Amino acid sequence: MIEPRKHPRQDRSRAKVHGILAAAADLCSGRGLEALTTNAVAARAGVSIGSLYQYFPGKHALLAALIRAERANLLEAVERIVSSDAANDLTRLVDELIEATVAHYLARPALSRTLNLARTQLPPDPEAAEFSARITVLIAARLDELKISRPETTAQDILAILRGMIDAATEAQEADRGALTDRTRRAVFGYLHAAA
Amino acid sequence: MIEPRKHPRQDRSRAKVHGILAAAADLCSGRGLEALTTNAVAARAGVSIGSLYQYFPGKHALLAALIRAERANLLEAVERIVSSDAANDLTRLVDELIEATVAHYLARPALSRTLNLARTQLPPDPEAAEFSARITVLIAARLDELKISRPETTAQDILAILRGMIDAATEAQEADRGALTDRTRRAVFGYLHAAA
DNA sequence: GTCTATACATAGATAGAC
DNA sequence: GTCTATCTATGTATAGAC
Repeated sequence: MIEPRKHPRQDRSRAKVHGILAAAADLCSGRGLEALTTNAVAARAGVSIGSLYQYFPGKHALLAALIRAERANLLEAVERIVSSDAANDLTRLVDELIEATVAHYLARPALSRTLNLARTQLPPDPEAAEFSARITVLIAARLDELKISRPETTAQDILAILRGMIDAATEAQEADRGALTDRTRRAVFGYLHAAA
Repeated sequence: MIEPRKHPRQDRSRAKVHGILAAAADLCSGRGLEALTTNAVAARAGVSIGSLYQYFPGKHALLAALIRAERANLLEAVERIVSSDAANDLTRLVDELIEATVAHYLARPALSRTLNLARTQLPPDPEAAEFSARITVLIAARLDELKISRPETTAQDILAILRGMIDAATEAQEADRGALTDRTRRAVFGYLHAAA
């Protein structure tokens, strides 16, 4: 009898795309944007260059996909936080956001940095921008409920402060994650409590 | 009689180097790192590719020079501030630092961002690192005199917060410089006044 | 769908005339 | 010192066999 496989084509396809993106991420993370060549990605992913072009129309598409994945990742974390009951208390909300953001950027610091900066050199990607906007809006909505004034701007500033401090820590090869978290807390809460 | 020129060779040389760097800065600023090719720089500077290689051994040397110039620039501004009598008062000191930093990064936002990216992808440049360290040390020394605890870390954090917020503003194409300065003041002073 | 082979373009770098 | 011409390497992308 005929073997009843589950979506063999889609699964193989997905796995391949995933492998290609993983290879691209590794290369970016390791030696930066210059290492991200279509040949290198294909080789590392163990697929031929021809196959790669079947899934991604070029190097830029690869980068765009990485950026979208990164944004989607952070968005998911933020969604979890604002949906939890931690969101009802300003201190807890912000603490969780800090924790998640630090964890996010420190998971693959070199990759995050490269993608962040690459974003500015690429043609703007509406989908990635949409993710960013949603992150801000989700946070802003909660801040608004908590009677924080100018919630949208405040949300953006919190994220900007976090990214700046984490980036600097990464660049300085700072190892102590706890210390970093403490200082980011001080900065963000200081900002929130300062007279507007 | 013989025309008594002042260092004709050096002057011409300096002018040429300057022209090359200006061209490189323009290209970086305009279309990012990918536009920074030796051929393009030479063409825009109006010199031949051979001449360019006489002054810079390659593309990386060009980038390194740009980065050093950028750092030296900020260092100079900070030196002026910490040497002035503004440095005797915390509020004035920090205000001037914020003003200078915002002006610095907003002078050529795209260039600053691109160089920032390049710095992480290039082999570390000791001279550029030295400039960065001196900026921090200068500020830290003043903070120490003003009885701020952990002056070195504090100086680094202030700079990190500023860069993060200015970067975000640039990315969001925020036009209102006054509003940005206000928010950075709030963030930095909030951080300084928050319990450590 | 996947691979191999290859065309095409461009970048980095150098040689050698002037 | 400066330029022109050019070599070499490499990256992007495609064509065509399987």
